Amino acid sequence: MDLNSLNAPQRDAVMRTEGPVLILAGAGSGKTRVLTTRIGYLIDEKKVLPANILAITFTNKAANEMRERVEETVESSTKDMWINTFHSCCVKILRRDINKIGYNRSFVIYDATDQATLVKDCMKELDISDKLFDVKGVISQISSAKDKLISPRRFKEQYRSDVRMDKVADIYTLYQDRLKRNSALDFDDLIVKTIELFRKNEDVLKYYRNKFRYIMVDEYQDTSHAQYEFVRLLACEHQNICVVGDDDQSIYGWRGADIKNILEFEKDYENVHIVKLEQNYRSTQVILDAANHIISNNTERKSKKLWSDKEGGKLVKICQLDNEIDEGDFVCSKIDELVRKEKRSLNDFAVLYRANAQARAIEDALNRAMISYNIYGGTKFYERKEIKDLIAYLRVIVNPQDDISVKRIINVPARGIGLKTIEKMEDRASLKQESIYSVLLDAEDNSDLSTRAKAKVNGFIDIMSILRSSAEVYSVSELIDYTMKLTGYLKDLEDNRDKNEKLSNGKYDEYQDRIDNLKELISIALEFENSEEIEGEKNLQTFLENVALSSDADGEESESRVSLMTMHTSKGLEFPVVFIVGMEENLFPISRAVKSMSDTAIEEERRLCYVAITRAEEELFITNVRNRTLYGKRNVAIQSRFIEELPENSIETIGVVDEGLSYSRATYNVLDKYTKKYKKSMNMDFLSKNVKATKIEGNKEGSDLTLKDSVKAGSKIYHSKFGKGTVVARNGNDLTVAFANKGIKRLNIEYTVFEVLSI
DNA sequence: TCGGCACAAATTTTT
DNA sequence: TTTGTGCCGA
Repeated sequence: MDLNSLNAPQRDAVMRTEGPVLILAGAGSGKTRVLTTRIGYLIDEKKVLPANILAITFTNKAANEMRERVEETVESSTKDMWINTFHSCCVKILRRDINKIGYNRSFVIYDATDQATLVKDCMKELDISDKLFDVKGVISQISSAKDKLISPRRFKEQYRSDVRMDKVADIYTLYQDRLKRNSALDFDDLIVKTIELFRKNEDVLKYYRNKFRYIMVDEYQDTSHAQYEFVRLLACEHQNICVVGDDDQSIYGWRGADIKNILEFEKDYENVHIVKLEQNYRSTQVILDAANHIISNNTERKSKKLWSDKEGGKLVKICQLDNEIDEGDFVCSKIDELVRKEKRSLNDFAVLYRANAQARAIEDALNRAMISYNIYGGTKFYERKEIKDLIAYLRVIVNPQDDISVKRIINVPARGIGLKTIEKMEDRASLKQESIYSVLLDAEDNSDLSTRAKAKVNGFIDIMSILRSSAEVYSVSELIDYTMKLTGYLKDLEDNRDKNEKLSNGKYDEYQDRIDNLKELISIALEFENSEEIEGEKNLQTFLENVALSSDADGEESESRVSLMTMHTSKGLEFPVVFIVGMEENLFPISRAVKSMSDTAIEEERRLCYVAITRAEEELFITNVRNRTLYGKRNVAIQSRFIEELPENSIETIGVVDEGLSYSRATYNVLDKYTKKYKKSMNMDFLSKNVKATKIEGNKEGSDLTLKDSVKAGSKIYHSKFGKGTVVARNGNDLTVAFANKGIKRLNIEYTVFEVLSI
């Protein structure tokens, strides 16, 4: 085990294996390395069995990465070691023993959408208008109660005098009841029920306490009270608990993360050994100065100061633009410039913003500039309607008690079972204290239903019965394929697609898109079946569990692209060049935080700013605009206070002097029209550099795109960042182009050329 | 039962 | 501006 490459505090953190340890790990201080080395040290040097180690992270990505890196360090197999997210760890525990607290072991996991549906149902049942009670608000109150381990009963007692909260308490109570009846747990329950299991079953707790002799928790600043309690229950006896976190990077307070957990770790455990990792291996000193300076405006924090041995560095550049369109163009021109002058690859860049809505303007600009990009976030694969529908079928196959899923699919595709029928079945179900599915099963004896309705219901039940028996012999992928076909779901989409085609209304067929997504689901299932990393049996239930607990279905990113994401999403990542856009009051810090007038809210925004800044390794650009159109409304914007909080000697204000902004109005409009109109109708993203498709089908103007390979001296460039021009010479990807009003310019075909013939 | 239309809401989201 | 939701008429 080589510990020499570690710095002194890092080594200390690795070798201090006994007793409670708090590692305050600043951004970029190598905490993952410390954690993985520590695990390796435990196994190789301290001869701790992998089975006695528990490492908890927040994301699957982090968990996978950690396991991979531990595997690189240690000889022995890491199979027996638990490296999990909080949630998957709890699922593993619950699958074994949840029956001890009265739940069905084949429970399903409800995601946020299912949760919302169920809450709405509960409100309806209690005759609580969703006009008076904001559903979102109710959900967050329930969720926050669960995070704090407040049971429905205690919640009710606590708010006895508050009429409004009393209603919420009723919803909470009914909601929990329904979850149980559906054999379902929501994300919060996974933690809460595990704690309940531990508290009510000493032997179970004892078993895990004894098993997990060494516990490590990553991103400790993001733990909720419930997660804190889960860890405490396991660790309080042997006290070999090592938590890693950075209070300055706590940006999920609104999701129940309790910053007190890290600030008060010393009070919760005795003789805590504290290690501060302050040496940053990621960024230049200039960038760190900026970050340190910003964060020093916060009061509630453990003092720490990042430093780097990478002295100096380029100054942080601040640029003010007129509006978000210019802002996007600015970003593009800088990217273009750095790609050309400094031979940067597109992978080197990230554009970070506060709200997803900002992405559009950036995207449009990148499209116009023909720079390929990846957007992170947005609608997730598993949240797409068609995927959720298919998953709902699978869930009902596993667990027919799941009313929410039954209701989702009973009339999808349309089979003539309307709202009235469903309502009747629901009423009957709640009267008989049974699941909807079981009521459907004996529709024949149901006098509420017309003959017609009975027939329809029986049709559905027949399909489901066939599927349920098929599940016993089919693999997951086969079952998905079969479900798509048997239920007519696929045919429904195909019919719609064909109908659309006939109308040829120019719209890209979203139906084909959905069909593709379903095919993607099948290949995910195939991957699952062939994967060696999946824990447990490879049955349908395990598959659903994997689906429920993972958000990122996207895989390979071979091509070099600029990354676009929110600042929240960027946590844990790093990029040589970072753009932080939209640095304006009421956007960042976000208006709610400004209006709330609470320091807590602003401080969290500031931490977010700290996170964003520390993503940058070498260069950082910060932009703000004077006029921002957001949600279709134009607003005059004021520069963010965070800009004023930057240290003067680390920054430099720059004006726009870049040629890249000089699109002619006409070019601009055409490009914009093109990108919007045809992007989707091509079989590939034609703006990405691997342009394969050259013809635009159904193009009313009758124009063609030309393969980049065919561009040579004499070719006409109809659209580029400089407008129209003629190619004078070509040398590989470098073009020399003559422009009517700009003279001779150099363009790189990979990024800047967009040739359109006969427009 | 379904499509169309008016109306409202729109931070951030690891699981 | 975009997206979702609820209500109404065919």
